[in-house]
Amino acid sequence: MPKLERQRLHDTVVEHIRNFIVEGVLAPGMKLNEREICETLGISRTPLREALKVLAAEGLIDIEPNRGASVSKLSETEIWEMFELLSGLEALSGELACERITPTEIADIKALHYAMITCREKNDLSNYYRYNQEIHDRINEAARNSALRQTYTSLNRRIKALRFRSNFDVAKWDKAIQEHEEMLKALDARDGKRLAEILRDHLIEKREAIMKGSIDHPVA
Amino acid sequence: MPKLERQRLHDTVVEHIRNFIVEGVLAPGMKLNEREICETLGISRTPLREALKVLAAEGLIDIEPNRGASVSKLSETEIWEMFELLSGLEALSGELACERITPTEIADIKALHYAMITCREKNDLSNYYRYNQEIHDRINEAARNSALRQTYTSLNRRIKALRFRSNFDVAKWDKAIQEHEEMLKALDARDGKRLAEILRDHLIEKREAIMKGSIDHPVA
DNA sequence: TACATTTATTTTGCATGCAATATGCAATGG
DNA sequence: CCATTGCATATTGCATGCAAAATAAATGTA
Repeated sequence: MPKLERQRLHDTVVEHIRNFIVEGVLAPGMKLNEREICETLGISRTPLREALKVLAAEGLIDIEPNRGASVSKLSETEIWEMFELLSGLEALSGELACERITPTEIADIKALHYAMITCREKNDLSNYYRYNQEIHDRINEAARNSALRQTYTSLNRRIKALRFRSNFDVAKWDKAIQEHEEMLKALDARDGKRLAEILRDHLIEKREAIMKGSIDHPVA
Repeated sequence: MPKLERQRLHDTVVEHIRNFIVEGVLAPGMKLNEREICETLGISRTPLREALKVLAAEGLIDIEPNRGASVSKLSETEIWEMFELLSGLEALSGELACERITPTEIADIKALHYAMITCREKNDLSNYYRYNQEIHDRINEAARNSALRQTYTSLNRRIKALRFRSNFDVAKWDKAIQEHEEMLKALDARDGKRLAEILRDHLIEKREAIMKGSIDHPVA
């Protein structure tokens, strides 16, 4: 029998609001009025408030005592730091993936890679992004580490919620693709150190492309 | 004026229960009865349930629909993976710390190191652990990355909740201390790659010391 | 006795209600 | 005209209540 997973209201609410935040329907800084959301979703405040607590724990919203919740708005420094952590997680993913990925998975990633290149040729930025993210995701999955997977996913959501439109110039785009080619080579050779290095630099460059470098970040 | 921080009930409840779990008062697998806890803490179910949702999001408890919450019980594989992630986070911390740590902070860590060695000489395992953890914590802080700090802290809590009593033999103990000496050298030399390597190996050895290696973990 | 079925009790999930705090607005004074 | 005070409204935080599900207990049957 198709065991129909009875799912709890507050869980579906978490997913619902989380998607709204990650997809940009709810922008950073936006106030979340409990009554308003309750009416929209047709639920009472109890499950909603439980959902808000979860989203706050995930770092997607901020809750101020007696003043309600709002979509997290991060400082440039925090964003900078999140990219730094993300680059570390990707590097770790890559290193582990080289040990554990199957030839089939490598082939799948190559297919995604070529699909991505096609998007570049068509100047289809939107789908390019999707394929790009999918490739990074596959590498993370290939690391075969659920804790790493969860942490990576969670951090990625927080970053995605910021809705960067990276000021892309063609040169950077082509460089990014070149780096992806290098990734595939490293994967094929199962050169973990090399893949880690590429992924790390790749992410840092993405960060630089997004953030104009006008902020002060920690240096020695 | 001393801005008196009004704190919410469910937040204090989160901290309360979290401490109980991390300190081992509530052991993995233990069932959490809502009514029972409410009576103990003298609160109603609403703030308690909000707290439980947060703890579940942190990975410290599991909530089964209509069946209540229990302290998370992890499989050996999950534990193995968590150590792997932790080693990656420590390696990243070390690398960044070498770029950003101040001489004062290095001096503080050295002081902790010597205090730790004294504990070893006195066979004071309990305080040895405290100093040991404190040193790793300081390195993580010196990385100057709040996202990394949060992730590390959260993961460490989940691991601490498992309450390992590592089957310690003297040889391993001395080896661990030797590795700590190497860490200090790398810090002094601000050799990030080297410190990362030591920390990573250090953690993996700790994992091996704790887990008897009798589980199957992913390999190529 | 062992096992299945029914009934009673407990426990969870959600809605509602009330008190405390915060917010918005008008009246008052400088 | 602007700032400040006091009041009305809205919003949050927590307690309580009720229905549905799960667990435990009791009964019946082979």
